[in-house]
Amino acid sequence: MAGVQRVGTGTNQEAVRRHNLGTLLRHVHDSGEQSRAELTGQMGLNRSTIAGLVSELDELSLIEQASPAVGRRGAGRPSAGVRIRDDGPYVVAVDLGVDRAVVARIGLGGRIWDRATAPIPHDTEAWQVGATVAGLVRQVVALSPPEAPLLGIGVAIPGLVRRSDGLVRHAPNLNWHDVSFGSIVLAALSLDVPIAVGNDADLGALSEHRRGTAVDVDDLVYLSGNVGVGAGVITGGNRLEGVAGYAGEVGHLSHDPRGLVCHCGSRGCWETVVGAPAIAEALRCPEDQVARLGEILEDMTTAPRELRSIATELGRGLAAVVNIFNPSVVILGGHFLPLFRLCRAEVTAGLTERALSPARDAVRLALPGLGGDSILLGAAEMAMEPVFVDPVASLAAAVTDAPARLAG
Amino acid sequence: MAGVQRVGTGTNQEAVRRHNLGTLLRHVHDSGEQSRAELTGQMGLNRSTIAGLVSELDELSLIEQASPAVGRRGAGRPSAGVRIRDDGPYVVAVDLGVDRAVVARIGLGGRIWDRATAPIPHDTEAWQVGATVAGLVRQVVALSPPEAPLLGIGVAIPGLVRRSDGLVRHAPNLNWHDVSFGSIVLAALSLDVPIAVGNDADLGALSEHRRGTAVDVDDLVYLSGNVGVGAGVITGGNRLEGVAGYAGEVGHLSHDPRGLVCHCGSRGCWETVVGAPAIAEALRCPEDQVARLGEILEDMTTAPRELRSIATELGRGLAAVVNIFNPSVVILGGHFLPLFRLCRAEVTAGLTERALSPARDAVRLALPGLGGDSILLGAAEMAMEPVFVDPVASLAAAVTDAPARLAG
DNA sequence: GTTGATTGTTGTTCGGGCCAACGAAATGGC
DNA sequence: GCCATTTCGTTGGCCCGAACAACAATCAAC
Repeated sequence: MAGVQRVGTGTNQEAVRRHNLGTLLRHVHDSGEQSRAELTGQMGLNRSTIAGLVSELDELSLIEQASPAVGRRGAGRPSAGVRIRDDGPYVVAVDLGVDRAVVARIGLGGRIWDRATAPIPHDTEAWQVGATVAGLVRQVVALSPPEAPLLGIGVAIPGLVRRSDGLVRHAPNLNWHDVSFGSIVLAALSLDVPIAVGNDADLGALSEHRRGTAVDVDDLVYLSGNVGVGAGVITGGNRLEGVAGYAGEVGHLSHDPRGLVCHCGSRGCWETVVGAPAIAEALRCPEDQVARLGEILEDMTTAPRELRSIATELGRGLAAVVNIFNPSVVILGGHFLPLFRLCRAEVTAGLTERALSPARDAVRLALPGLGGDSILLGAAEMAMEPVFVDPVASLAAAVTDAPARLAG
Repeated sequence: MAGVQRVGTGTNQEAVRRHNLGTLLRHVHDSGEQSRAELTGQMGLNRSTIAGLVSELDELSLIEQASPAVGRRGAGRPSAGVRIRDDGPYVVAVDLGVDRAVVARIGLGGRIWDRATAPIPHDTEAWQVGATVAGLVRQVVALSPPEAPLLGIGVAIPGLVRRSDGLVRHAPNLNWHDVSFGSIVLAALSLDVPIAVGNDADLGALSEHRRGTAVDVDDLVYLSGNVGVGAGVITGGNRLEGVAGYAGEVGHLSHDPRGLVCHCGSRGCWETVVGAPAIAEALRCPEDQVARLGEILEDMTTAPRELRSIATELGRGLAAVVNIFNPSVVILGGHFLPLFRLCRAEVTAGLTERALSPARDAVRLALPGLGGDSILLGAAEMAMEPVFVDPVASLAAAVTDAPARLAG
């Protein structure tokens, strides 16, 4: 607890050091093992400066130095590798889906060490879900190296999450209103670690940006198709959040004013056309299978006509997204993943029909590079964020004996 | 031309100095005369550090130190004021409207020194517009102090502007496609200064954020009603641009799929309902008065029924904007300004009807605090941006004898 | 084996912000 | 009117971190 955290718009030397330390760690986290020479080039700092930063991270047990990578080319002395330690810090990520919770222990560097899953019956109350999640957290943490610090917990929720405190304002699929899920989980664990809660689509965008299809892209949209439809947006390299964190609610864009009434009260929202219930109905699936829609679509090899027309509507709605955000990638997640695989032509046609051509020309539609783990990994990335801003402070707030504490 | 510009994600000492120098200047620019004590508090740096920065800016002739402000309260030695020099650097801002061009000489600090206007007849070719604008630029620059440096020119255009090079991709009202208007103006002036071109709505948002209604707000939308409808968005304090700079094109959100055909090719875009031509037609204005719609609305005291129903549609469309961006302010510019004055209740009702309540509760509708000058001042802010990033480099690129050069 | 290229290491230099001490300028109580 | 108090500007010394330079280590190419 050395220095008081300084505030203000100016930059001082402490801040420089913090920033450089965090940035170096982020590079290794993002791109895997890197030679010191590569880091020197990417960060634009002096060799000796990099050496100092690396040795400080080494002393913090965050990274380890490896012998030079084999298979490199070119003359000169080979540069030592810098990589994340296997028994280094980790986070716990929680992906709360429509009908199940996935919890994983994820190390710095994005490696998923352990994973546990449990079903969440429909209309379960928040505290019960919290207890279930806490149980899964205990499972995965029990498997961690005893000394490895737990940096924090990240939770992805399909709903509106207030950014200031992580309050879940409204999660229609879970039927939650104003639930402080973070506190519930911490209480169930009787543990005090940093916990962050975020919207699932936002977190999908985050992980695809950092280690998925959109690594080199600073403007992207991740479209989540769960039961509802939401977008996670990264623009200029930053998460689009809005004042309170509710930005990206594209599911309620007006698509057809004479359409069906949506649960939000309006009529003809895009969600009523391309959301899971609408697709399930078009395919005549039983209503209790809506949560499994993704798998059902995965199993199809050809698309019936009803599905193809929905794909066109997906494309038309995407045009609005493209016009508004001018992204270079739109990633189709959730049930849009198999839908896009089946009906790529229809989606593209719908998009082309409605999007303004300069924006249309700049965009590419893509599948999530991390498959079904985008959201889970995004929750991990969110929980890791503080360690890249200030490694020392973040480690100070971490829990170093998590397995013992949670077992007790 | 001292140092090569370093690149990379790391921060070095030069960068710290640049940043602090620019940030101090920005504070004085944003908030007017400030005491050194206030600057110390806001920037979180040491008194002596501030003293060093101030004296460096003083030597660059950017600011001047004034005797302590009168009317202050409290004990202690009064702190000297820091303010922008009247004969300090300035920019030239150009607001290219539908039927006229406004050019102004604007100093650091946002003071409009001189202003000149000329009509732009319909369907004038780009090079002719460039010549007209160049003439106006000569007029306003001729009045500047002979030694004051011209930092650059900022141009606001009602259309899609590519961010990488300022190319005007498409400006429907001017009937321009792929026009490099910056180069045209510079050629007409035979001058080489930094010139930046931006979208009018984006620039409206920028100036309202810096010195208008939204000074303390980091998430806002400026809705421009010219002939078309566009939005300038600032989110988390940053301009929303998208990969190429086309973000914010909300005018072509689908509002009624069975509506009128829009010039973009789609049907029932929001613009076809609340754009100037639609309002003019509803009011039975002659077609050549469309560009004057704002003034016509200004002169009205009560709103006819047709106008009220358009206001409702404006509110409904705003709901989409609010759901997507979750701003804390939406500023209604252009012809939406008088429309909102006349029909505040209808707009608000339309918004409430469709917006999701958490986002709805966070937002406030507002009139531009800078009135009709938002866009002009935004163009100035854009042109000034480099001087806040690196004052020394920006001054090196400035022209110090602009009046003489342009007169010759 | 020799040469050239590249990188790590070490010690030194440079520069920027911090700190403490002191003087200056105003307020307020007596 | 005087003096204690408060706040601020200035100055010189200090610390820290990045840059620089010289040297050693390592490998490729000839």
